Amino acid sequence: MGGPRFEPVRTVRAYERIVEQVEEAIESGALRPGERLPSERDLMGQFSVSRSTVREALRVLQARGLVRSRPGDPNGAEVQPFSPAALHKSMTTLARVEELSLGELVQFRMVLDASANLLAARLRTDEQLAEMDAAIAAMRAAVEVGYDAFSAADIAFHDAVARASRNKLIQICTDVVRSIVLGLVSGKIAAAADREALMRQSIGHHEEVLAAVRAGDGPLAARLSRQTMYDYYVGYVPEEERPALRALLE
Amino acid sequence: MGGPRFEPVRTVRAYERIVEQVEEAIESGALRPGERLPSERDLMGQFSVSRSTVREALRVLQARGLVRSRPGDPNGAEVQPFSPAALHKSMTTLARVEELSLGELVQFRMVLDASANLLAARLRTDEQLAEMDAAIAAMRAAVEVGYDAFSAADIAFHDAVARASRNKLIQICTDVVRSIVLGLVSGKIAAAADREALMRQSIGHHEEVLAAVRAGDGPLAARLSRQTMYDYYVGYVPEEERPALRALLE
DNA sequence: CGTAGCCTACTGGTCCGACCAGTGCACTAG
DNA sequence: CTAGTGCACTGGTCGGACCAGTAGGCTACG
Repeated sequence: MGGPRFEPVRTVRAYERIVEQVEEAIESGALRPGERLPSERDLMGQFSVSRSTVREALRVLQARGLVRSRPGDPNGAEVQPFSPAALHKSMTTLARVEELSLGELVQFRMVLDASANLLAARLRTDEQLAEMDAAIAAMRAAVEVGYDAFSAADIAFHDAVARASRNKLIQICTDVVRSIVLGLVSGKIAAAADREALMRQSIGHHEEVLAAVRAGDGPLAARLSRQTMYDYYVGYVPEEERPALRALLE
Repeated sequence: MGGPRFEPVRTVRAYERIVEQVEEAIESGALRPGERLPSERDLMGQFSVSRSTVREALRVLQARGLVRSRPGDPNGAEVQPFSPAALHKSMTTLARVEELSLGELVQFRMVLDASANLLAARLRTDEQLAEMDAAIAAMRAAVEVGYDAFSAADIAFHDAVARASRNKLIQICTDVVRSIVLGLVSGKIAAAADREALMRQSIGHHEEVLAAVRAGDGPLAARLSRQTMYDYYVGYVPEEERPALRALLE
C-alpha cells in the first residue's frame, strides 16, 4: 500500500492490433464500404508482420462482418456495408446455447413489434402507409399461392412498420429475432392443417392494426399488434410459457 | 428452361468447415463450457489440415466468443460460457457505422425497460423485490459518494427488474444497450453541475416505479419507467430527437 | 480495325517447418 | 515433505512455398 499502483500488463497479440486499426478505420469512416484493403502481401509489409498474422486478423474482421475476401480477386479484401449478419449470428448462438425458448423469443417480438406500431402511428408517412396497404394486399393474394408467399408479405408488412418507427435498432432487432422465430416454427406452420384459416385470421388482424396506425392511435395499434402476434404463434408455444405472453396483452 | 436446375456450387473454405463442426459441438452441448479443445497440433491431425488452417478457425471461434486460447496453457482452447460480448461488439459496431443516435438508443432502452417492468410487476418474486429495495437504498447512499457508485446501484436496480421479467433476451439486450448509452453519456453526467439534483430526482422516480411493481400494476410501472428514463437522459438528447422519445410517453 | 482467346501477374487459400516465450507438472535435491 | 528445477508441451509468430482462381493486357486471327 502507498507505493505506485501498477497495472497488470496485458499482452496484446499482434493480430489484435491489426484488427483494432482496421476496425477503427472502418468505424471512423476512413474506409468506406466498397473500398478495398491492400492485399495480404502488402499488409504484411505495412504492419511488419507475417502473412499468417495478417490472415488471422482478416479472419476476425471477416467474422465481424466488416470485410470480405474472395480468392483470385486482384484487389484486396472489400470493406462491407454493415449488415446485421454478425448480430444475427451471435443472437442465434445465444438462442441455442442459452436455450432461449420460443416463448421468450415471441415475447420479445411482441414487445418490439408493439413499440414499432406505437411509434409508426405517430411518425408514419403516407408513403409508408401505402407500403403497408400493399403488403396486406399481397398477403391476401398469397393465401391461394402458399405459405411462403404469405410469410414474405407478412414480413414486408412488419418491415414497413419497423421502418416507419424511424428507429434503426428496432428495425434490425425485429429482423433478427423474427428470422430466428421463423426458423423455429415456419415448418410447423407450413404443415398445419388449418393454415389457411390462420392466414385469413392473421390478415384480418393486420388490417385492424393498420387502421389504428392510419388513425394515429398508437396505444391501440400496439395492443392489437401484440394480440395479433400472440394469436399467430400461441399454438406453437408450450402451455407453461403462455401466461408470460398473456402478461403483455392487457 | 426445363432442364435440371443446377445450383451454384459454393466453395467452402477448409477453416469454415472446422468452425462449423466445433460450433455445432458447442451449441449442441457435446462440448460444455470449461471443457478443452485438443491442442492445435492435435486438431491439425484430426481435421487433416495444416496448423494455419486450424488457427484461422480458432480465431473465428474466438471472435464469436465461443472459445478462448491462452499461450502456454498445456491444454487446448477452453470452451467459454456464453457471454453477450460478441453481441455487444456487433451492436457497438452497429451503433458506430450506422450512426445510431443517442435518441434511438435511449428510445430502445425505454422500450425494453418498460417491458421489463411490465412483466416484472406480474412475475417478480419477493426476493427480487428485496433486491430492488436494496438497489434503491444503495442509490440513496451513493449520492454522497459519487456518480460512479450511483450509476452502479442504478444498474443493479434495472438488472433486478430485467431478471424479474424472466426473459433472457430482454435482460441481455438491456445490458448491451445500456452499456453503449452509458459509454456515450456517463462522462457528461459525471461532469454535470446539477448531477446531485438529478440523482435525487432519479431516486424518487425509481421509488415510484418500484411501488407500482410491488403493487402488481404493470402498465403503471411501465409508464413510470419510461418517464424516469426520459427525464434522466432527455438533457443529453438533441432537441430534434426528443419528440420521438415523447411519443412513447402517453 | 475489332474481337476472341490466350498469358501473365497478381490474388487468396493452404501447407510446411521452424523458433520463441510462456505454462504446468513431474521429478529431484535439500 | 517441501522447495526448486527442468522438461515437455502449449499457443504466437515467422518465412517460404505451392496451388487454384481471377482480371486485364496482349496477341493473333477474322
